[in-house]
Amino acid sequence: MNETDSKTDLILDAALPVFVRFGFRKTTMADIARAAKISRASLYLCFNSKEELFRAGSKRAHSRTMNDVKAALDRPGSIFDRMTAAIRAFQEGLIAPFGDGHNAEELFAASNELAPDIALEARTRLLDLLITALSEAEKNREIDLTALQIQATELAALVVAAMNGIKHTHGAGPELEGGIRLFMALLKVGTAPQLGQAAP
Amino acid sequence: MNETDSKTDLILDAALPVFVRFGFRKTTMADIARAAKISRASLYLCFNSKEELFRAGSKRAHSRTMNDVKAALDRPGSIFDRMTAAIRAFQEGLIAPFGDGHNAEELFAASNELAPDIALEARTRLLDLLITALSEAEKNREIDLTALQIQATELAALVVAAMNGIKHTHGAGPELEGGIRLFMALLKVGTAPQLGQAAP
DNA sequence: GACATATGGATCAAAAATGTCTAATCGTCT
DNA sequence: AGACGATTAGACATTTTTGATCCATATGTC
Repeated sequence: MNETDSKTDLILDAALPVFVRFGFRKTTMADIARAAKISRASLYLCFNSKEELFRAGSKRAHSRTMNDVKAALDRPGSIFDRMTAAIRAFQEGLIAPFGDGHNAEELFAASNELAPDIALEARTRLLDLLITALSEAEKNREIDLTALQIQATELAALVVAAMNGIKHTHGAGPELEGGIRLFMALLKVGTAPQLGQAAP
Repeated sequence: MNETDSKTDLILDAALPVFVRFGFRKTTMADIARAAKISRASLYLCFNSKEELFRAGSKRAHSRTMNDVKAALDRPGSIFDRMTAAIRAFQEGLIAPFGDGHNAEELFAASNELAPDIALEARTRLLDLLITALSEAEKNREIDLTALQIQATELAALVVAAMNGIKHTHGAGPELEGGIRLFMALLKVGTAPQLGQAAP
């Protein structure tokens, strides 16, 4: 797993900035080979097609990002701070690196078209991680969901949906950060444990 | 000349950032048409080919830059300050806008291949402007070339050559600025009028 | 309606990209 | 030196894209 992985990793490391700069369509295998400083023939020794190469790159980017997301949720801090950090990691890992916004659309479309399973699985994983985090926070009495009459699963789905909506309307930038912070503040108030309720 | 010019100008304005982003080769007429928000067919109503379009863009960029260069030399100030400003205008006008350095090479090569006359004429013009400025400075006794035993024409050629050399070795950036300033300081010392020599 | 201009789409040849293959080269090991 | 696997340059057929032209239609102006 060492040799082949390091080989493909080197290629993918070189390919990412090329895809970012030119987008999937305008990027040629010759471009990637040149960036990786190998021959075009060698490229096809590791990847059978441009699609496969892109899928591998997308998969690795998602994988790395989800590791960051999990790490953010595992760090100490309030549930809201951890969720904010996790969401930020998710956004920055899968969107911010994809450049100036020019090719971001095209790359995003390519990712959803050529590797829909990967993007989908990442969203599912994010949801699961949020559900776990929220459930534990509820168990620890850090938050109280009885007032909202919902469960951790539903709340996590709401968080993800809101995140997508905020991203879609505010775009990617400082406004997005503000939108998320506002939403988290709202959430904090809405899930605040009621004083003197359940102290056994 | 107003309608067609404004039309072609609009197209060239839209085309420039596309060329900058993707380089000449990767830029398609469809890209330019999309950026200019017109149809491909309309593009060919104004320009007979991609080359012709690029040539027109290059010509306009050079023209604008040379206007800036001349303005810099016509402003008040010492001959050294004015030459420094002129050279900076020349560099920034024809190189800096051409992006992150990735496509700069490719665009520069395309310019020299598809419109060598334009780039060449700009260099000739720059030389002429420098010769004129240096000649007048010599006439005004701001500089003295007798010590170096050269004429304004030769000195101007040296300045251009040095500028190219500095750019080539230092690259485009803050180092280039420093190189030019150092060279100018050297020039200032070398051409300083000798005290009490020629006061009629 | 007459007129000029812009557009989408069809079309064709030329250029480029993908993916495959082979012979040659390189580096390493014994 | 010779053997071996990995890497490469380059040729190749195939598919896709692009450049460029043409036309029939729309859009708006006089």
